[in-house]
Amino acid sequence: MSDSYHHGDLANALLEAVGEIVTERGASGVTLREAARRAGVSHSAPSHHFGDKDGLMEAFGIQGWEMLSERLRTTFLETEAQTHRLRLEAMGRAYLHFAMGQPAHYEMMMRMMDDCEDPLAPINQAAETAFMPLALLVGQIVQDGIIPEHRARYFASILWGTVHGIAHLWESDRLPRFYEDHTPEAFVDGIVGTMSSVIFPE
Amino acid sequence: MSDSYHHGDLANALLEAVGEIVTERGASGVTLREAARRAGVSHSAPSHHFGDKDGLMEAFGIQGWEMLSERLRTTFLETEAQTHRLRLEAMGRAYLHFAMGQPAHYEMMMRMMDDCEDPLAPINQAAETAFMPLALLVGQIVQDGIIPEHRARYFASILWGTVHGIAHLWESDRLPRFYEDHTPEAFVDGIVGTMSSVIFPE
DNA sequence: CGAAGATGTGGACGCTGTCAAGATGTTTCT
DNA sequence: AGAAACATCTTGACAGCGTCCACATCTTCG
Repeated sequence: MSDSYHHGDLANALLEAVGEIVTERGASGVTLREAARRAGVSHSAPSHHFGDKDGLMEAFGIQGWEMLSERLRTTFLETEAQTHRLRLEAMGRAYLHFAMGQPAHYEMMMRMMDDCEDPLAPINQAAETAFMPLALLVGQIVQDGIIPEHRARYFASILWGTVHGIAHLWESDRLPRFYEDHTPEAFVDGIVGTMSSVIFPE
Repeated sequence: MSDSYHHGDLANALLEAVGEIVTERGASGVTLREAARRAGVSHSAPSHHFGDKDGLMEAFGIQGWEMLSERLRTTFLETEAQTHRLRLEAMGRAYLHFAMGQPAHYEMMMRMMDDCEDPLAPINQAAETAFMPLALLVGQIVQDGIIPEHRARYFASILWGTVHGIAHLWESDRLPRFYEDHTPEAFVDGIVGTMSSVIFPE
């Protein structure tokens, strides 16, 4: 493969460039032309891989959802033998650790959720898939009788909303100033532990 | 006042235009020039009132935070004689009803939180002020002994994160499809009731 | 070999945010 | 009242952006 004219792996190079830009300037600083420059390619090359700018940003967001999806799935499977309480805690930690450890991806995931209204769009399908293990676990917790059945749907929404909201507040710098004495891990443990102790009273 | 050359109330007209645009095209569709067009004014008139585009969007976001702030403050004062449980429920409803009833403002509030990293920026100050009543209420609930003191900070973060996360998921169209049999009010009641019953077990 | 397709280039277009210079009202000070 | 300072709005210019188009280059496959 001659590396003069054809890049060879432009799609991935562009996604990496997007990651860099989001880290440096935030999701609103992403530019098709800048991503192309960083990949060493002309300004209109990306169109052959991602269509338009939204396509590129959506692809980066989908990549993030797939990473999170994989982590949640793994956590779900690895904790199969544990109590529902420990399992839920492990899922919460996995979600928050991902959001805090991959801020560029997480920011774009949120941004694309905001901008893309169609529930059937790939990005939203990916988001929904990621939450399947959580939904399963909630079903099991409801069967334990800890949550009454008529509240199951609300309870699932609340759990999703809580980890999502905490991650979003953290990532948009609303929470860190209140936890300067914490490592990120200690913060996550405190949040997850408190959630768990409220849901499963002793 | 002659209405030919000078507008008279351009600042408000621009904020209203931003609201329209957000409703029609989302926060990412806002354009300084389009807002100026809708206000019937030249493309660079807005700079005298809001500096640049971020200034205009931030002003719209701040306006939203002040509206929410006022609602939460009012709710907090009006429920002074009630139990902490009823008071917390009322605050949750007020927050969610605002987010769902003023989606344009809420979307911009979130967008600006994402984009503006400086915790001392006016938009973030306004956001923090809005949550003062909630923080106060959490302090009182902790005094009741329902939540142990060493978890107070986490508990406050969780409450904030939960209403914020639920509102964000709803507004970005993630939740409505699961609640098509609900009016928005019924959805809010279900969420708030479930949160409350988890926090205050009978 | 040659056609078809995938991938990358370069230039054009209209739109955008920002800036500078000037025009037009309004307020304030003398 | 008059002038000076100020606030507000216009016009024109500029570079950067996303998108489209025609074309160049490389790969694949009949």
